[in-house]
Amino acid sequence: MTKSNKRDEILLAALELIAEHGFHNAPMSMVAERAGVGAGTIYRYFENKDVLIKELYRELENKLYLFIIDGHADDAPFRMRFFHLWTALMRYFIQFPLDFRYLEQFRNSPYGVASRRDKFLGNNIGRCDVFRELLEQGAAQQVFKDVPLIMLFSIAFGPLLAVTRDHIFGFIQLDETLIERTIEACWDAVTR
Amino acid sequence: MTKSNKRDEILLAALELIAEHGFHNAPMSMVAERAGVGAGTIYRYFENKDVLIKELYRELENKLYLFIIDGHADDAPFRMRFFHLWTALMRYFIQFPLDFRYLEQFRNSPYGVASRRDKFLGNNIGRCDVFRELLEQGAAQQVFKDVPLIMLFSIAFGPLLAVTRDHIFGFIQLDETLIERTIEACWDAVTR
Amino acid sequence: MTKSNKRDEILLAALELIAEHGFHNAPMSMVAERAGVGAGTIYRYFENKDVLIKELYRELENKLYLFIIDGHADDAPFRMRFFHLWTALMRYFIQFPLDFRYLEQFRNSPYGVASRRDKFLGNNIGRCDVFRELLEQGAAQQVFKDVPLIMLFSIAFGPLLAVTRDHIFGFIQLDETLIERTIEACWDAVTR
Amino acid sequence: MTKSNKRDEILLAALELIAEHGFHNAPMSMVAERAGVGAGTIYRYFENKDVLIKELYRELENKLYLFIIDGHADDAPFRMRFFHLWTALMRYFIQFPLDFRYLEQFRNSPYGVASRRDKFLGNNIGRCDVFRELLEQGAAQQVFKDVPLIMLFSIAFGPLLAVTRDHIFGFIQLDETLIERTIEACWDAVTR
DNA sequence: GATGAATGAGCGTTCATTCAT
DNA sequence: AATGAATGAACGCTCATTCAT
Repeated sequence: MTKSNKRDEILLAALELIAEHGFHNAPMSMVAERAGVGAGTIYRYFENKDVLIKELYRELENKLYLFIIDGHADDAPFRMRFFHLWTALMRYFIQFPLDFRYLEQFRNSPYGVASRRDKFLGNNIGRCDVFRELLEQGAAQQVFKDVPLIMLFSIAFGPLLAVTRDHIFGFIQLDETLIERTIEACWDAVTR
Repeated sequence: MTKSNKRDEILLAALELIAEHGFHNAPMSMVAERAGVGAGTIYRYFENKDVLIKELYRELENKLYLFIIDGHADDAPFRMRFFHLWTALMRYFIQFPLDFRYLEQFRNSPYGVASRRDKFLGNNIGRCDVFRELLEQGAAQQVFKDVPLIMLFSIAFGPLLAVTRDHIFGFIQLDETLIERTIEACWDAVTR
Repeated sequence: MTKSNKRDEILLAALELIAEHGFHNAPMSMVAERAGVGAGTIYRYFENKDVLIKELYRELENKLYLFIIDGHADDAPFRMRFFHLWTALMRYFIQFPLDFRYLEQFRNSPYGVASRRDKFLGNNIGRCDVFRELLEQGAAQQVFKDVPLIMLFSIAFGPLLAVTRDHIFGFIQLDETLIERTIEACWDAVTR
Repeated sequence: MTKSNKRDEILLAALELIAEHGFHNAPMSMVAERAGVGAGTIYRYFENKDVLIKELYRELENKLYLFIIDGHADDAPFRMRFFHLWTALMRYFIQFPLDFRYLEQFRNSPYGVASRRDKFLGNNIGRCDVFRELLEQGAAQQVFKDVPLIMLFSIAFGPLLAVTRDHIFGFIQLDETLIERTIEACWDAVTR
């Protein structure tokens, strides 16, 4: 197993266990066991559990970002770009439910709050600047409601995240139509 | 201290500590201390920590419910009833931020998922039937989007919860206008 | 077992194990086992291992102090007082070899150095003011060598501690005569 | 780097780290890093940490010995030889405080006691036979107090070591005069 | 009923040592 | 010969829970 492989195994094990059981019910020993490494090995790659958790967050955020901007056409009409982006995000979460559960758990924890406070920006999705740019553009063109940018984020993503959550936890079964309805709801929510 | 008093003190202490520090950073001993009772006493009222957590959730849900239905006029026009109810909910969360943080934390934990699965119903807010009735009515009258009821919940509450969260964590400062805009967003999101 | 009993059992167990094996080879679990208490119980009485170690030092210092001043005649001739005090100290160490080993180990560790630095005084034996007073008196009367007070301590106790050490570790077997010779050596060392 | 060079680098690194932080706060990995070698390399030169520690002790003892006998005139008058030797020792420690701290730490640990027991001799300073010879000579000539040889060691070195310790830990600042006073104290302590 | 001292399993983390390269 | 990534036993410590008083 190469060095990079081991790091990735640890991150994957942490993702699975934390997504399922939560930060505090995913002991490092269990992460090590699932990753197929010794308990001490984790600490060669991550200074401590907190660092592992934050690093994993960054990796997932980045993975999501790369996924989203792939195939994103900058020159499409505004409304269409909104629909494309939001749909891509929702599909991503549906395709990678562990990522969704991890990211949401992170955002709902002291880590996430501190992280947002650190960045001092206030977007929901972290460094996904495509979303920010689009929302800023919509605000500038007065297509969106007259509220602070950060509120636009919450309003525009609120329905999407809530519905995705229901799907991933098995309370509903999304199909193409329902996904479209959800994105429409997001659009309707932000637009004037 | 009467029996009921003690129980309430414990629940209040648990609310404060868990809302602020999270389930896993609120030891039972600390709850006992803040409640002004012995550590063992908690176990006379609650079988274990899990039960305490779930019971507290039920109590808060109920408190919220009583607050919401108070002053709820069943005979107002539909759209107005929606606005009244949603505004009442948002005001409640703003007035009782600890409740919000606790409830959200619960919903985002294995407890919350299990709880929803147990109830086998699928509304976001638990036993608050006023919300359910209103959403069902809107669905029946085809005022709302054509999606399953449970999705209506997520779409209709998504923006409210996300914005309230931003307010309570200090990322935005809500005023009357912004509250109104948020409720409008919820309405726009659910309606066709 | 009363509360005080348990605390004392822990201190005794720590004394025995640390005196024999050193700070770092006396795990808290072993201290607990020898004290006949659970591992967690120690932490009801001492915040952490460091605190236990320092507290034990203070207790032993105090025990030694009480032993020394008992029977100490303030009005005896100077030279006799010196011999009485030094002999008392040496007898104490011979009678309580664990105390000696613990105290010496403490003094030779970062704890001890920090402790001396904190106190900012510079006597070897801590709060045993009888020793300090006597040395100050001897210095004032120019009976002792013309060196800083702190050096008087080292010179006056050096032979005693070194010889006692040899005895306790079994390299020599002290008797009345040898004890007397040792104290004479201390006296000869400090006096002009 | 030649074989011998590597060994020396390891010993030097161990000396520095252990003198400053103590045996148990000087991990092998840190020794390796400071020595500029791989962690595993240490084990080609020393079977394990204990062996490294003991070997380092022997090397320092030897270094000290070579320093001391250099310039030692066998034919000087007895008292002068004593003063020369003791002064040389004290100057050595002042010049090489790391050596002093290491040697003292070793002597105050289970290693040191075991070491003395192994050798079955009982001098304080190890294989430094000049000291032993001088003390034996002084005893034979009845210049020194009538106590076992091993006690002569403790009495004759006690003040020196204690004062040197104070100097190295910064509690006093030695100058030529104070060094002389200290050696006088040693002489006064051992002589009848 | 109420207490809070006591428990000990289980946590995050360290580090002496090994061994494949 | 030299490496340093990997190991896992062992550490200090926490805290949900129990039970004698």
